[in-house]
Amino acid sequence: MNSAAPEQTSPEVRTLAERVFHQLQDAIVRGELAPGSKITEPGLSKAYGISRGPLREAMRRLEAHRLIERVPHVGARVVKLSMKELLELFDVREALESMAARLAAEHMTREEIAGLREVLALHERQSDLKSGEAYYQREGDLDFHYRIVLGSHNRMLMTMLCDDLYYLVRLYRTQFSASGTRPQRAFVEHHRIVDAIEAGDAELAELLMRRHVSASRANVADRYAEILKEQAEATA
Amino acid sequence: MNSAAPEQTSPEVRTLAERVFHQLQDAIVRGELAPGSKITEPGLSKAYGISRGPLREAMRRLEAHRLIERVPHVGARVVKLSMKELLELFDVREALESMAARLAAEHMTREEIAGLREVLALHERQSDLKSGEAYYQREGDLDFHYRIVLGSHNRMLMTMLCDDLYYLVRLYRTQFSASGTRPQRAFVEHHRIVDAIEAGDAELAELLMRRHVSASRANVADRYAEILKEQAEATA
DNA sequence: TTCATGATAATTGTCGACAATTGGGGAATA
DNA sequence: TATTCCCCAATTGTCGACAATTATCATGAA
Repeated sequence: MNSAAPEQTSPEVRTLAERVFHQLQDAIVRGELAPGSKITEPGLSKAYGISRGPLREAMRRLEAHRLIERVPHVGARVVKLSMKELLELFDVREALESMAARLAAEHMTREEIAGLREVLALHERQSDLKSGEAYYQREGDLDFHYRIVLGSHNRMLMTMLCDDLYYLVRLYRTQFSASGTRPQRAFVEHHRIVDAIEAGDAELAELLMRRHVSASRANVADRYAEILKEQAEATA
Repeated sequence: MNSAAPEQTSPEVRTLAERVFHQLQDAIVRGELAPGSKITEPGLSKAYGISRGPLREAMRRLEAHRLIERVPHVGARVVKLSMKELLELFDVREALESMAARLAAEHMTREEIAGLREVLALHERQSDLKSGEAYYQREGDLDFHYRIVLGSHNRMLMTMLCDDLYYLVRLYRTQFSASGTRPQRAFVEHHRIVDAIEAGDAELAELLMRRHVSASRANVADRYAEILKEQAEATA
């Protein structure tokens, strides 16, 4: 262990299957692989320059993470979230993230809380500069939630939210080109949640996070209703 | 489609990888593969009479379901739940199942509620016969929770709880040879939850389910504390 | 035109073999 | 005796080829 440690290969990338899994995960979430589009093994195999063995293992992982859907002997497609499934996702988030906030209020360290406050301040500054809804802010929103989940110190929660659900959230944002993240109001809510966590008020933190996610869900539902109405009017 | 339908191959068993996945899942949950034991690909390959290709795909799925843990280039082990992880599991269950109860109160049909009542009655009868904690009852407890999750009509919740977490719950029950399921009290709680669901009282159903899971968690934690104490006394 | 039907091409499922990495055991040395 | 190093066996990772299933499309009949 006296070497200069030049090749800090991060874990999870020591094998072809792992690498292509992350590459595909990224490509799907970023919308490079269109939702609902069929993906064939020979196609991806050539595109990524690997054989079908590791590729199939990566696809099995993607299937378990709900990013692709497979039918035996038929093939695989990139998942395409319906509005119904999106609202289901919000219900699950509400349940898990409110629990995460509660646990965070009980277990977060001073350093973690300080880091959380920094994230908040950073987003506010960026929001000033870019005047409103921006790419950074949307990713930043996930950053905020991400940190609270880590603060729960519950490993199972972490993997469920950070490894699974948050990728679906990002997929939804690209798929629906989610615009309205109700910036200013969300900021206020974020601050209140951090206040509750810092005060160690678990119940309040849980309640506020629950409302926060619920409001976000309602916002999405409203926008969707608007779109439906506009389309109906355009047709008529 | 005029045949007598003799080969009703259920979905999910149309391929070797699927079949061995379910077989391994069962073997792990039933304790036939000891927690923490190492599983090698050549070994399983011969045991199940298949090549390593499908086997590795099955193992990747098991890994995603948290039933085995893999280290690149080293191997895989059957997961071994620590008490810390078990309590984490209860926190996640509390969050998800209380949400499920709430949604069930909003969405369950009359038929589903009737079926739920039947399950309850059946368990009570079996409990009378076998006088207390029995294997049937423990599986039945999962049946009850299972039905409520289905009643939520939230597909994402269903897969998370029924396809993932409940297998971990069963694994824990075999691993810790979980004895105390506080029969009579749990029955009362189950009845109250069903009452709330039937009344369409979403908030109450949620609250009761939350308490129910929380009490179960406390029960496990208490028993564990007892065991630790006994061991300490035996050593001294 | 429409529908059934069958051949064909493409894709998925499975297998065995080879390459790469790891862990352990034994020999050599201090 | 303890320790270090090296070699070897075993396991995991990867690949290409073959078998099985499915989808497509052309053909022909109603």
